[in-house]
Order: sequence, then C-alpha cells, then structure tokens
Amino acid sequence: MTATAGPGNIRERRRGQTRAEILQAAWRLCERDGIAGLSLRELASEVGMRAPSLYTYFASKAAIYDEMFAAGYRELEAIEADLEVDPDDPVGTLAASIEAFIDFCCASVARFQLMFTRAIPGWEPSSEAYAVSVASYERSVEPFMRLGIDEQRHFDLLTALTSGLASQQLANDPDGDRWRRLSREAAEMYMTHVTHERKGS
Amino acid sequence: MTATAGPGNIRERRRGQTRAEILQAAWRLCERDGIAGLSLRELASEVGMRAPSLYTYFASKAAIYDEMFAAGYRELEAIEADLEVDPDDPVGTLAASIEAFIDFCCASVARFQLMFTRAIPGWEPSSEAYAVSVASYERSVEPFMRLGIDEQRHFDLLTALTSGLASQQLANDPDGDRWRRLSREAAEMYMTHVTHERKGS
DNA sequence: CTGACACGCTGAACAGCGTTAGGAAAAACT
DNA sequence: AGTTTTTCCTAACGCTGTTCAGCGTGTCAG
Repeated sequence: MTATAGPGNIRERRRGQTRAEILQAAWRLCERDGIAGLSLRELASEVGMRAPSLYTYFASKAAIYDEMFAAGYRELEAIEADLEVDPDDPVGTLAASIEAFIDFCCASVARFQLMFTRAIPGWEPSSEAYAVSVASYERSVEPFMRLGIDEQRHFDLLTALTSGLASQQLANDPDGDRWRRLSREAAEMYMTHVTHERKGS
Repeated sequence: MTATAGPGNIRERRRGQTRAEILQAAWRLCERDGIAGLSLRELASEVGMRAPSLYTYFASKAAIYDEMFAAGYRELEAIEADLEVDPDDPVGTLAASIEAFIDFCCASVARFQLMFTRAIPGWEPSSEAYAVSVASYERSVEPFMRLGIDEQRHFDLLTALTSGLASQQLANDPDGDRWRRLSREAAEMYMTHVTHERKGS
C-alpha cells in the first residue's frame, strides 16, 4: 500500500487542486485590480462557481489573503536562496541582493502590496502566515552575517535602505529604474559605513 | 464696505466652518479605524447628519481624502520650514531632518497612510492635491542643495533612505524608536558617501 | 449492488458600503 | 413678505463579504 492511498484521498486531491486554481485566479485578478480590489463574486465566477462556494475551500477572504501572503514569502525565500554570497566582494553581493529584492517587488505589484504594505483594510496576516514571513526574514539575515553585518542595528539600517529603494521605485517610477539603478551606489555607501565603524570601534 | 461683506458671505463662512468640522471628525475617525476604515455614514453621524448630506460639502469620499491629503503636505511643509540649516554641520542638519520626518510620520498613522502609502483602494490624489505634494517636495529639496546635495540621484538616495527608515519604524515598531534612533548614523553614512563622491569625481 | 453519509454547490438573504434622486424644510436675499 | 437658494432628509440602487438551509451528487461501507 502506498502512503497516499486510503479513503478520502481522492477528495483531498481534488480539493487541493481546486484551492490552487482559486489562488491562481486570485493572483490574476489582484494583478489587474490591485490587491484590495479582489471581489469574491468575481473570483468565484472566474473558476466557475458562485461566491458562497468559495467558503468550502477557504474560511474567509482573509484566509485567501493569508495563503497568498505566505506564498509570497516562500517565493522571496526561493529567490534569496539562489543568491550567491562572495565574501571577497561584499559590495557586489549586497548590490545583487538589493537589486534582486527590487526586481522581486516590481515583478508583481499586487504581491508587493500584500507583503509589504497595509493595502488591505482590516486585514493583517494570521499568526501562521506571519510565522512564514518571520522565518523568511531570519533566513535572509544569515548570508549577511557572513559579510560582517552582525549587529542588529546595522541590519535594521540595511532593511530600511533596501525597502526604501524598493518602495520609492514602485511608487514613483514603476516602469523605470530610477531607484533600482542606485543599488550598487547604495551598497557601496552602506558597506563603507559598516566597515569603517567596525575598524573604529 | 469691508472686503468680506456682501451677499453670500454668511453662507460661505458657515459652509467653511461645517467643512472644517467634517474634516476634523474625519481625522478623528481615521486615527481610530485606519485611513481606509472611514465610513461616510459614521462620519455624518459624528457631525449630526446623515450620509447623503455630506455631499453638500464634498463631491465624494475621494474629495474628502483629497483635502486631508493636501492638509497633510501643508503640515509637513510647515515642519520642514522650521528646520534650521547649518552649513557647518551638514550631518547634524540632516539627522535632525530625518528625525523630524520620522516624528511627523509617527505622530499620525492615518496621515502617514494617506500621504505615503496606497492604503485606500482605488483612490489616488487628484491633480490639485498632487500639485500640493509636489510643491512641498520641491520646497524640501532646496535646503539640501545648500548642503551640497545637488544631484538628482543623490537626492533620490536620500529619499529612499529617509522614507525607508520611517516606514520600517511605523510598520515594525510603531511605539518605539528602533529605526528612529538610527537617524544620526544614517545621516553620517549618507553625508560621508556624498562628500567622498564629490571629491573623487 | 444499495443504502447512507458527507461533500460541493446553490439561491436567498443580511448588514454594511458609496452614491444618486427627489422632495421637504429652513435659511438668506430681494 | 415673497422668492430664491441652500441644506438636509428618506428611499433606493448596486456593490461588498458572509451565513443559512436545502438540493444533488460522488464516495464509501455493508
């Protein structure tokens, strides 16, 4: 007997497929109308249902956002895992990391709104979804440790700088690279600062 | 005859007062429920009316947000006008400016959401309100010119850094100072970078 | 193979939202 | 005092997320 056999298995698989299909349609609609513009009636019709039927797959609209939120952080983690850390070129490594983050944000405005802004009135990630984001954050800290960024306040400064570049890029020049092209300069500025402080103290 | 006399004047004054009263109540409710949580029925009841009566004073809910948005930038401009520029202490001047901006943002979460995030689904400032924000931005550039920040990309970098610090502060430590206390460090980092680049080029 | 149970899905409905229409009351002007 | 203009109301429209009761069907055990 296989581990996936047994009663209820067929139904569970169908359920999972339908859930995935709903989430996929949700991303599509959010990309078009903004993350807060999602309508359950329209989402349902997109997958051939009526709105109340969605409640057999998700407890609420907030639960849908929850799954999308967690998925976003899983995607971000995947991208960060692909980044190569070169201890001999901290500036280059950091610049690439910043650029990758900005690209990640620009690739999906809806995803950016969901993950990093409070664009959905009344919604905030559940503790389960929030845990995924915290885990992603903690995993992203580790590579920078190897570059000599070991103090919390140094990492906070980097977080502010990176997120600031990304949010300015998206808000004021969504189709250009006015802030993205500052990645290398920002990395140089930041690494110089951290290095000098380490020598001085 | 005075300049304010004549027919229609009493009405205009009453109208202006009522408008101001409505806006005041709107800020109060937004502070409580978030900028996107504003309900016209509740706002109306707060000033002793029913929802449709608000349309006598504002063309739409978006128009109310518009006035609040412009008012926010006028307040920011007032704060920036009070900042003293000391050409002999660029780092101190910059640090004070960053701190003042963070304080401004923390003083009213609703105002921050309205001015700097897209927290209201489907709303964006009208061209009139947007013009106020652009004027405020341009006026804020001038003092930094005197500190030697004269290139657009240098100013863009500063914008990203400042807004990044503020947004991280509000999102992750709204009642503390985890990012606010990095203002001086950020100012040093930034000024060192700009100065060195000017010498090098 | 069949009876029973559970699941997927439905229309109807509820309370809320921003907004519009039309009419009544009140205030201001002539 | 009469006329005009402004202010405010109720009712309603179409939208939102969500709940409920019921209907049919697919899945399972005997």
